[in-house]
Amino acid sequence: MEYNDKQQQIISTAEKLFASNGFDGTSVRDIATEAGVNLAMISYYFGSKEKLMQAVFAMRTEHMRLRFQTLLENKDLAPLQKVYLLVDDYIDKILEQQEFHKIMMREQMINKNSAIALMICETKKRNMELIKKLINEGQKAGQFKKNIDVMLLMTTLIGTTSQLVTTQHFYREVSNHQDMPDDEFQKHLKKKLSTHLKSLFKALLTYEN
Amino acid sequence: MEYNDKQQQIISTAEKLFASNGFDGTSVRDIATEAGVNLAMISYYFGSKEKLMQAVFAMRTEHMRLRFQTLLENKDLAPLQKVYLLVDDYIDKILEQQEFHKIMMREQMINKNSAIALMICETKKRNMELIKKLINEGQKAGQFKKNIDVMLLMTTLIGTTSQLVTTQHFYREVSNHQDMPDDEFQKHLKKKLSTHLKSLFKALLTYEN
DNA sequence: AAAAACTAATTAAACGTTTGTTTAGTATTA
DNA sequence: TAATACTAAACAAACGTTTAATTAGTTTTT
Repeated sequence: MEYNDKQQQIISTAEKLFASNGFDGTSVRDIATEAGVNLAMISYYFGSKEKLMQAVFAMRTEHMRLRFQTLLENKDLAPLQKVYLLVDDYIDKILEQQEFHKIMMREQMINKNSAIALMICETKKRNMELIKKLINEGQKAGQFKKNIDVMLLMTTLIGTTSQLVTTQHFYREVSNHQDMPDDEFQKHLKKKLSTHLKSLFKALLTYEN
Repeated sequence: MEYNDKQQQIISTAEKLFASNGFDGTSVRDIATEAGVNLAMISYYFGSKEKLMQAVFAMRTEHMRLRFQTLLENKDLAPLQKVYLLVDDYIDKILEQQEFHKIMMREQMINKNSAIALMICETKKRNMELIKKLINEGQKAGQFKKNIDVMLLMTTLIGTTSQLVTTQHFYREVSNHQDMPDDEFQKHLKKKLSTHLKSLFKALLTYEN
């Protein structure tokens, strides 16, 4: 689907407002005002508020697939290095689209059986299969230990990242980074999270205990 | 604050509906119908929908404080064992009140500066100070390594638990536990999570790398 | 002990807003 | 001139809250 400037403007405004106020907490009038368009344009272009939400999802998920897959094809890297690449790739993806990620997390909590929830579920399954393959490689190479619960590993990856993203204002306060410009803080966040998750993965994948 | 039977009924119905549909996604009429009380009783008893939400929070947070503190006073346990106790205590607490936890997570995302968000923030800070003390003990005893980022440690604890709780239906499906009765599944979840987080904490606190 | 006065609990109905969506008409563009 | 873009106004439904009236239970007065 291709959108003109005005439609793009509506979509990104909707994304921002849905992220900070929730779907039900955002009125179509809020979106129209903030986007600087007439109220009726939203129904005109998207049909309904619900379909506008779906447009937000469509935009964000369109180029999301197949991002990990190239990792597996690179045979030159050690299994652990591949896992590190995957972790950084995931962190990048989430930090790049924080607003959308918030929406996704909330939708996952609320609508257990909506079309959107099913889509999230499918993406997760696909990603899990990829990670499983990657870990199997490492196990066959004798570099990873046996009995690794991939599901819990993913849960920690997703959970830690989500938690840090949604409570970054808290992190900013506690670590006295309130005066830091936001782009610099984002870099700091990424670096910290990357280091943390990598040492965590290394421990869970390689150490016997 | 003490509540009569009817008020309790309203509060727990509200908790359930807020958890599954969100605050804005739940109407006062929904709550009244589900709780089997007249619509006006909610305003009569609680003043407003917002104050009803606060009542839910008040109920759940009243006896939440000082739960960890006894852990620190027990001098007979090794530092790592104390951390293990803390992890299990946290898991128990979250799994006991999953519905409320969902509400809290969502509120944290949305209302960055509400009274509720501030309360959550304070609780977190207090808990972090306790964990810091606990870790310092272990470091002085030479059993924990230096340079431990307590904030990220907490983020992983909270994040992993939250993520597993909110996507437990997914976990159920992937691990083929759909036919398992719910109380048994909850026990299974608790056990899995406990093992996972403990080995994770052990790695992050003790191994040098 | 009976009657009256008072308090709290409960109800159906209505209040004024806000909601998402539609309509009917006007401007713009190709 | 035909199609598309756009607008102000109106729509009915749903919303949180309030009202006025009724019931039930307790206290006070006679």
